[in-house]
Amino acid sequence: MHSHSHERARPFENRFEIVIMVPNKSREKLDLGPLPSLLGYALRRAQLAVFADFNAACEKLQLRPAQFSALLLIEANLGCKQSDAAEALGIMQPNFVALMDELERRDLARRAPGKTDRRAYALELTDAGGTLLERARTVVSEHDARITRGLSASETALLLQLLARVEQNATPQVAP
Amino acid sequence: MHSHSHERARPFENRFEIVIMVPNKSREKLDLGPLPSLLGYALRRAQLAVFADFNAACEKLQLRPAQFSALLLIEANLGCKQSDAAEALGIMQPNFVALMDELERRDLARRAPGKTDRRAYALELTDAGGTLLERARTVVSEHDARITRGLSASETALLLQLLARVEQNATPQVAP
DNA sequence: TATTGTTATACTCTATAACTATA
DNA sequence: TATAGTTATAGAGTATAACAATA
Repeated sequence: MHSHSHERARPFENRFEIVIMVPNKSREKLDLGPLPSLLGYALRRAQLAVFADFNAACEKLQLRPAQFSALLLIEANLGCKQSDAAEALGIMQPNFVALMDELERRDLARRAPGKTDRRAYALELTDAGGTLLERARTVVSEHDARITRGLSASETALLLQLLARVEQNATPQVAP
Repeated sequence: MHSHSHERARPFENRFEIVIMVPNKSREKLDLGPLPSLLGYALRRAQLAVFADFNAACEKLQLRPAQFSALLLIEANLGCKQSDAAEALGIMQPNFVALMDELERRDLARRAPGKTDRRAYALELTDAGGTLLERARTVVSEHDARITRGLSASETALLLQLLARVEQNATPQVAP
């Protein structure tokens, strides 16, 4: 408090003052009403923010969430069919075609001919795909640590468990 | 058990047996690897399932999540500006225009002229909008109860709190 | 007859640039 | 010069129908 007025009294010293003018948006903060207590709303907000962080982190690698998860899935299930991979990721088959086209175009994954069924492909990672996935793993781990910072290990585990239960609750069950 | 074989012995009674043939997809269950432990992945899965349940529940009312939240927000902030409403909901202004167009076309909300600023609108609910919102509140409450069933009140509260913290972690902070 | 992968297509959500009319 | 609202547009993500090749 005293130092400030003292410094102001020596105007010709070699100092800089950087002022960032944030344009005053003058936005009224609105009352969100019951929205924050609606789970679907909170889920949506969190998911959008988390994907934005993921995309920013993986911009260098040019990997979107679906592409990253596809590479992970192929690595964990070498030789699997396209339809099984799409099903596991919750992606419709026609949409997964375009995803695989792109991964193949970038030489990250490969559609090898099926061993027994000539209709089906056996999905594989290329060497470049394995290398990129290794780099992505690091970046995504950092991303995951960033979005869960301040949460204890047990809180994070509980969050994952609660999300799984909510997903289960919201998923229509088919008769066995 | 006995009754069944007994009934089979009387083939000409006026009974029906309805058999639903579920096509055996013969899908291999793939190994999801580290995906289930990634928060972003769990968030996305849960959010998709929850929105699907919301949309199924609100199909009768023809209300999508963004429309419902907009009606709620307008009701809680009668006379608010369009830009403030969009900002509060995390919707880009140009996209909120189309949303309001649709609500106005269905006579659920209204763009009244601004009191002091002739550039701005004052958003209001119509009577029909208030009535529909009241019905939607019931449907969405049931939806919310459905997706959180099996969770205790404290678990649900904790889930909301953890989601808010994750959203905050993932949101880039601007310097004040 | 059913499954695998594919094409074509459509609809929603999201994002950006550029315009107008007011301030 | 900046803000409120708008238009136009583009890009993802998601969904379905219909087809060819194979089982």
